[in-house]
Amino acid sequence: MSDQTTRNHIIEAADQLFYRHGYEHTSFSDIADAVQISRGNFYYHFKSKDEILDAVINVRLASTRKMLEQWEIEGKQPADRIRSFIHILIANRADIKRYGCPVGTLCTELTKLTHASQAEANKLFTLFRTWLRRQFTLLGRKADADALAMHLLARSQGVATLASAFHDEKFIKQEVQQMCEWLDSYTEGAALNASGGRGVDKAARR
Amino acid sequence: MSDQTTRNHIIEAADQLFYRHGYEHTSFSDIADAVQISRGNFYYHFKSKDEILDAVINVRLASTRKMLEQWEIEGKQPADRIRSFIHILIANRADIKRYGCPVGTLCTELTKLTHASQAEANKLFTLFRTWLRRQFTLLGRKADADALAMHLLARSQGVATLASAFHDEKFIKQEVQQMCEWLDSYTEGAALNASGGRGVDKAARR
DNA sequence: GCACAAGTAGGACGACCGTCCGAATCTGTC
DNA sequence: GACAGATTCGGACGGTCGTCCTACTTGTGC
Repeated sequence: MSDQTTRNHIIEAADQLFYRHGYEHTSFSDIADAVQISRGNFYYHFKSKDEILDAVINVRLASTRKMLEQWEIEGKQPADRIRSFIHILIANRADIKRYGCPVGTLCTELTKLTHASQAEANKLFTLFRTWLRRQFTLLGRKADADALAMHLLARSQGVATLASAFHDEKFIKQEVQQMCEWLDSYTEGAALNASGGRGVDKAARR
Repeated sequence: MSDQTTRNHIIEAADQLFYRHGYEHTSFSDIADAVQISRGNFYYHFKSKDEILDAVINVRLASTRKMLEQWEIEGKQPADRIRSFIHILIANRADIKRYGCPVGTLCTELTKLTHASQAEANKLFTLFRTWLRRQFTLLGRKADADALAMHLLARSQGVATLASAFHDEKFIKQEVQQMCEWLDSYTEGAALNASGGRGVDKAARR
C-alpha cells in the first residue's frame, strides 16, 4: 500500500476518533484498531501523536476552506451563503447530538490541555469568522460585520453544546429556524429589529 | 485534621483542577500536590476517582441550587432574576475567558468519555433550565417558557465557548448586553419582536 | 533473480496512571 | 502512660500510555 494511502487512512480514523472520544482519550491502539495496522507502524508516518493532531487539523482546515469557497460560488446572495452556514447544524444534527461541534469541542479540549496546537485548532474558528464577516459586509453591515459573525458563531456553538447535553435534535431545528429568521430581518430591506426570539414567539402562539 | 476538612479540601481542589484542566487530564498526583497530602491518602476518603467526580458534581449542584434560590428571594421581578443569570458571564468573565463554562465543558468532556456520571453532570444544566423556565413562566410566557430557557442557555454556552477560544472578554460584554436587550423586549409590555441583534445595530450606528 | 528502498510488524522501554496496602502517626479516653 | 480508633504516609501493584527499535515483508529497477 502506498505511503499516502495509509497516511490518509490514519488521519481519517484519527479525525473521527478525536471527534467522538476526544484527543487525549484516543490512544494509538484505538487508531491502530480502526485502521487495522500495527501500533509500531505509526512512527514511519508520524513522529508523534501531536503530529497526527496537526495533520487532522490541517485536513479539517482544508476541507472547511473548500466548503466555504464552494458556497461563495453556489450561493448568489450573501444571505443564502450564511443560511448554508446555519444549516450545517441541520446537516450534521445526528453527529452533533452525540458528540457536539467538532470545532468547538476540539478547541475547548486543547485549551484545557494547554496543548501547543491550540492556536492551530482556533484557526478553524477564525476561518468561519472571517468568512461570515465577509458575507455580512456584502450585506451592507460593514461596521458590525465582525460582531454579527461572532454572534452567529456563538449561537451555533451554544446550540451544539446543548443539543449534545440533552440529546435533542428538535432543539437544533428550533434554533436553526430562529437564526434564519434573525438573518431574514437583515435582508428584508427595512431596518427591522433583529430577532432572536421570533421563532419562539410563533411557537407560543400555536 | 478532621475527616470532613480534608475531604472538603480534596473536593475543592479537584473542582478547580477539573475545571481548569479537565477531568481526565487531572491526576491524583495533581490533586495531592494541590491539597498537600499523600497520594495514598485519597482512598481513605474516596473509593475511586469517579467518586471524587461525583462529590464535585454534588457540591456544584448544591451551590448552584443555593444561588438560584437566593435570586428568587432577592430579585423581586422575574426579569431581574433572569438578568442575574445572564450576568454570571460578566461576574466570571476572567475564568470563562481562560477555561470556558464549568458546566458546559464538564458535560462535553464526560459525553466524549462516555462516563457514567454524565447524567449527573447534566443535572447542572437541567437545574438552570427548569429555573429559567419558571422565571419565563412568571413573565407570562407559559407556552414557550422552556424554549426561551433553552435559548438563553444556548446563547450563554456559545458566548463562553467563543470567549475562551478567542480569549476575548469584550465579546462577553457585548453579548451580555444583547441578551439583556433581548430580555427587555419581553418585559416592556408591548408585543415587540425579540432582539438578538439590537446591540449590534447600535454598534453599527456609531 | 538480485539489490535495495519502502513499508509493515511486533515487541521492548520508561513513565505515569488509578488503585491498594501495611506501617507510622496523631488524637482523645480511661 | 497505655490503649484504640482515626487519619496519614509512602511505596508496591498491574495496566496502559506514547515512543522507539529491530527484524521482516513487499515491490521495483536493473
